[in-house]
Amino acid sequence: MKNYSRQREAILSVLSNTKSHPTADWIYKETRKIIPNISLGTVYRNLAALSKSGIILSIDVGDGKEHFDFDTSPHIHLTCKECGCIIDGKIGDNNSLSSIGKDYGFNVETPVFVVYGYCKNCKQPN
Amino acid sequence: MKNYSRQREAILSVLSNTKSHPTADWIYKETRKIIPNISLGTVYRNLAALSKSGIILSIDVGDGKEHFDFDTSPHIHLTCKECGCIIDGKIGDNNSLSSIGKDYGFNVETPVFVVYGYCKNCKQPN
DNA sequence: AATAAAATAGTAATCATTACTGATTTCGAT
DNA sequence: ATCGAAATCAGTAATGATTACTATTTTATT
Repeated sequence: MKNYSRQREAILSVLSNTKSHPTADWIYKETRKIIPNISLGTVYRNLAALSKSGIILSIDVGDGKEHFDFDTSPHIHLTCKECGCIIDGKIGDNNSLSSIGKDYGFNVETPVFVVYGYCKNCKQPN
Repeated sequence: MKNYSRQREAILSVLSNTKSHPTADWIYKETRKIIPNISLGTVYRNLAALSKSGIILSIDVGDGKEHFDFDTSPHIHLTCKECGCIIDGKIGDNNSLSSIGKDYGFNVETPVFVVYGYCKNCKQPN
């Protein structure tokens, strides 16, 4: 991520202009409307670099594809196992685990509860 | 899942005898120690059927592979982005979102917070 | 403008998972 | 016990997301 490229700028603008949580392929197709001959590999490489730099978020919703989010502020992704939709939820200090989803009419499947982070043996982020 | 098969029984016994959260391929290799010519497709098909029936859990920890868990009781998976380890955490009613991981020395990466379930437009499980 | 590093387009390769096919096994009804 | 339909299997081919590779172009610096 040392040099500027209009490809990266186009990818970022596509991602920043959607409220959805798109896959690399969706971003690729949208970005081709701006740069018609952009390569899929370029999209993947830039998304990985942007995500590693903390500019965007790579999120995993359990459909076997990587999704991306321009919103890096702390929030919850309530992901529906039926329709695949992803609802953005707020994190409040007084939210208990059992009450997550209440505000969104979302029926949380309790056993599957995934938190990402760093274990005590591994380095903290930056 | 209508008829008995010793292949399914072997797969279940392999999964029930580990505290880890293995992938289909790991389960395949282990089950071959019991049934040497079992097919990888059989392992995938049975894991999918068992998971659909609620006998085992399919879990997604963000490494692009499907993992499985014999423990279907409600619990949290604290997944480390550095080493990939998965720590089983307890769900307590008074656990707040911000305090998750405290008991495990686990540094939760707040933005990425995934909850699985069913949105209000989709059918509830069973 | 010259140069080295970085990034790209296009394509090939990889890896997890799924689909397909013809043979085998299960299980309820005879 | 055995017959037959349905279920399951082994083995292999196909799929789809992602990554790797290579030769070319672009960027930033002198």
